[in-house]
Amino acid sequence: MADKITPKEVDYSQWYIDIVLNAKLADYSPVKGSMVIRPRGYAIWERIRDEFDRRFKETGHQNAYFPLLIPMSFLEKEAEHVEGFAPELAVVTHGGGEKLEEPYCIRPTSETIIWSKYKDWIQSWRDLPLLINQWANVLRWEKRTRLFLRTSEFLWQEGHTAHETREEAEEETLRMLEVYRDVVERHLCIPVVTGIKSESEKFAGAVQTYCIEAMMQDRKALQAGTSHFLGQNFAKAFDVKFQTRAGNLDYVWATSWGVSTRLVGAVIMTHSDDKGLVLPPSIAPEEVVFVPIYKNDTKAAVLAYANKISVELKAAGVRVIVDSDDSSSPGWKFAEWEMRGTPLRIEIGPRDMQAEKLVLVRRDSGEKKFVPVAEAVSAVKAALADIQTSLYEKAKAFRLEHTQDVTDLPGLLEFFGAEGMGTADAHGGFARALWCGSAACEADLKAKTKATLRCMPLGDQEGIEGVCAICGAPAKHRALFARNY
RNA sequence: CGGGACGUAGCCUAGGGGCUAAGGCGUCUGCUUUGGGAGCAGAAGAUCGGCGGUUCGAAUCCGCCCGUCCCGACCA
Repeated sequence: MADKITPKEVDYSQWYIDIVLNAKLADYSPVKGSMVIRPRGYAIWERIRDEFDRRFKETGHQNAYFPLLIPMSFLEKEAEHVEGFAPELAVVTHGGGEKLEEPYCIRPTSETIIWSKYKDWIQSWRDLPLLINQWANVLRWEKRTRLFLRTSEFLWQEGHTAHETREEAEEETLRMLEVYRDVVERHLCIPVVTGIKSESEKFAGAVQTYCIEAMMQDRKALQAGTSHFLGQNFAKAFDVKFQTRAGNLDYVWATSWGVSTRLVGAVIMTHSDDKGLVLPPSIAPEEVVFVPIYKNDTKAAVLAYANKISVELKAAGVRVIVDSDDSSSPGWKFAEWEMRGTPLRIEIGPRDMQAEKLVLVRRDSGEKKFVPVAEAVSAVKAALADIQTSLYEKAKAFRLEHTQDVTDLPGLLEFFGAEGMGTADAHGGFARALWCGSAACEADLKAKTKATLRCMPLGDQEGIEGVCAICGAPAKHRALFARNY
């Protein structure tokens, strides 16, 4: 019974699946590639969502909702866009028992339906900027799926903005990238690298794609969010012109940006251990669980005592639950709440009542601490704050430990364990290397090592002197290479 | 979409042509317990993934299909 979770070292994929299922975050659905998000998984998503939503509104965006079904012809208006998404589309051909004149596709993303309306809504520079976000589900027919990380249907947010000038749109792209970085690092405690995607990795239809990339505990990279500068591509495709301040007609400049329920997978993979889920307090459904310990004759007193302290904590703004379920033993509950990822456990029994103390046990470190009841609120708050920062620090240290400068192809092959490719996970992590800018080099490295160019990190492009680590031609960029999800 | 593994109760596993499909965990009832996954007694729970075939007889053999996982291919 004790080994519900396959150890990480034995089988990382299975470990991840075991956590998702045992912590009751999600379940498989009858339809291949789609998943059921269970209440506990959804609660985490709600907390992530609410924080982003608050930030979007702070930066001037409004929520709206565009429909699920999109006429096929819309997708076809932007050549690169349709080419990028065509293989993943689900298409509705029948409705009301009859074949439709024009098939609809289920949105893989909403640029096209949104821009078809922006054409009507934007006439003048006075209508700009137009800053809209939507929370929605999207569908992309995926061949190989993984709970949270890649499912055919997933939940996300997509921001779609229109601006007067190129500069304004570029600023918006970076502003939202920064919102992503800040929320993911501070609330999900996942350190990320911000960077620019290469031509072959960028969004179909974008001029430039910015991203936040994170390192999971198996040292693979996970793209955790993207922000695109769309230039005038969609404005031209949908003929969205506006009258400028100078009185001319010009196409508007656009951005789009999104994060998804994939972030839930990122949280799991970044922090959890062989006992189960580990959650940052800020997104945990409950920050503290009380496990009362009693016998029949002490039950009433212990429960009353635990309830009293839990009320104080709640009043101080801490999310608390008291596990007063009679049918399982304290030992069971300890293991169960550890599996579920609750950041802090408080054990209260007759002996603690007697001593006027509480036992605080941290989920992240397992550290046990006795604190006077009078200091309960401050001690709990301090512990939660410390968990929040140390999860981030620990993940950051891990990433640094597995990030290495590599200067040439033999070095890359060695770092990514090209010899043992296909069996063991013999990949090193993030390789920081110079790159000439050619897609051929990306393809070459991918063929040899399965590693791809994750991004060209922002703020790391100065003083590029030397040659491409793959082909030896003069380098133009500094890039991070890694195997990825 | 190719290669591999698997599919028997909520979960894990046994049974590989022949009586009523077996066990552990969990669940329910009662009692008793509770400081790291307690104990006793009783009970419920299975169209053996689906369809078709071979056979007097199929969980078991054969074919097709579906699903899950792994490895590839593919993939903002």
